[in-house]
Amino acid sequence: MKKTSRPEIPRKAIYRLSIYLRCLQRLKANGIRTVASEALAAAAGVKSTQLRKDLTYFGQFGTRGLGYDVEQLGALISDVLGTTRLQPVILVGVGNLGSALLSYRGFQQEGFEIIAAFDQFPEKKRSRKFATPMLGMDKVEEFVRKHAVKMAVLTVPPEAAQEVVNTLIEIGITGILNFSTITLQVPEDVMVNNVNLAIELENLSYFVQQ
Amino acid sequence: MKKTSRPEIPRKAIYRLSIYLRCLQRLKANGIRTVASEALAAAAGVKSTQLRKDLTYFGQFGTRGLGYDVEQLGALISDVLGTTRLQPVILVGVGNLGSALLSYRGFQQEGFEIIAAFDQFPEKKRSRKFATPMLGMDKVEEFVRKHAVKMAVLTVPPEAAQEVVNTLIEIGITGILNFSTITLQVPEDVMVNNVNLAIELENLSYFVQQ
DNA sequence: AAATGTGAAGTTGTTCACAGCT
DNA sequence: AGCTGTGAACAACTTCACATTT
Repeated sequence: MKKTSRPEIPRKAIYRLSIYLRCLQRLKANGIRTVASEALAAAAGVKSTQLRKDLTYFGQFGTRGLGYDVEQLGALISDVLGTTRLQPVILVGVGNLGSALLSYRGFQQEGFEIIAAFDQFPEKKRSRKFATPMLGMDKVEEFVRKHAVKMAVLTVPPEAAQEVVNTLIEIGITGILNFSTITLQVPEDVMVNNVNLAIELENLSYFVQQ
Repeated sequence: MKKTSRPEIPRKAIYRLSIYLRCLQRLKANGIRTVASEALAAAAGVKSTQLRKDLTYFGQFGTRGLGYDVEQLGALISDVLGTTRLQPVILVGVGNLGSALLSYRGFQQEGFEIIAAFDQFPEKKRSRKFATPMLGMDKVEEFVRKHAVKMAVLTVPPEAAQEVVNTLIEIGITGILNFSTITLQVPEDVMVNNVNLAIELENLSYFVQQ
């Protein structure tokens, strides 16, 4: 029962596309106009065959005997990923980590803007002021519909996470970057990417104990 | 217990172990003493056969007809992951994101402590004060050797990342949680886990565009 | 009866080997 | 000659089916 629009492309290939894009941007900044799969793959930390295979999911973009046009391939990947235009994103849960992410400029640098933050207690005293407007959860539905927001960063406490996600899905959010420490239960047309810093450290811990 | 390196265990299985552990902790907090693979797997968002298969890499811990002892299985996983004792971690690069992570209490909650932060310019004015001691990069070697640190969180700018990593590896760091946006080149006995928030959003972006 | 543990089957993702352009 | 594009082989991971234990 597959229902997704592009089921045959491995999810990991999509991740790698982002990595290739970063490498291409760096090459472009260094004035390099053409790159072979071998060199680009090395920069991205993958095998060259994998890079070429990943690209074939979307078409043929190289010139045999020569390689890829840095700018053109970058534009293509950007188009595939849907990052040519700015995607509006909201953040939900302005606690410890949420605040940290709001003061982090890295999102903007890479083409995303958190256009609003939501919290159960928007009036609560916080140690910082943010440029991003902060609103109560009662405003989230109106805001999301008005701005056609599809993506949310979730930084609420674990007890609240599932309930908040249910709300978000109901009002039209289909992509969730989940920093909360529980596994979210969502319908299959909603995409969740989990980022759990403690789990990443725990995982390192396993490999470090030789 | 057993400490031999077991290369035949899928890396993804190790990740899932951490997820199971979180679920077990929640069950324990709710006073639940026994759990079947079906229920635990549902909470973790995986199939029950996968959970059972994952556990067999380490031994047999269940009771047929009954399930798993919540506390005992939790202790076992914790032991496998090497998180029964607190692992010391350093953070390198106290810029925007580094500062954010230093003020994030989530690591401590999950059993990790950032015992020191290092920066090229430790004296630079920052908007916050941190409880974590901040030192210059010239002090990192002495500190790492003295405290037998094996793990580092890397939050330096991309231009500096590879050079800093080379230094860290030289002085004995073997596990790196990399937030910098470049792909690090490391020897194969060093483990790198990459966390790139922009890439996670970019990935969602692909799936969100209907 | 209920639930685990596991070899075998199935599925997905990666790499090889080389044909095919430029 | 050099490098891409790709079917086929391979490897890794997941799921099934069911024997086994309590």
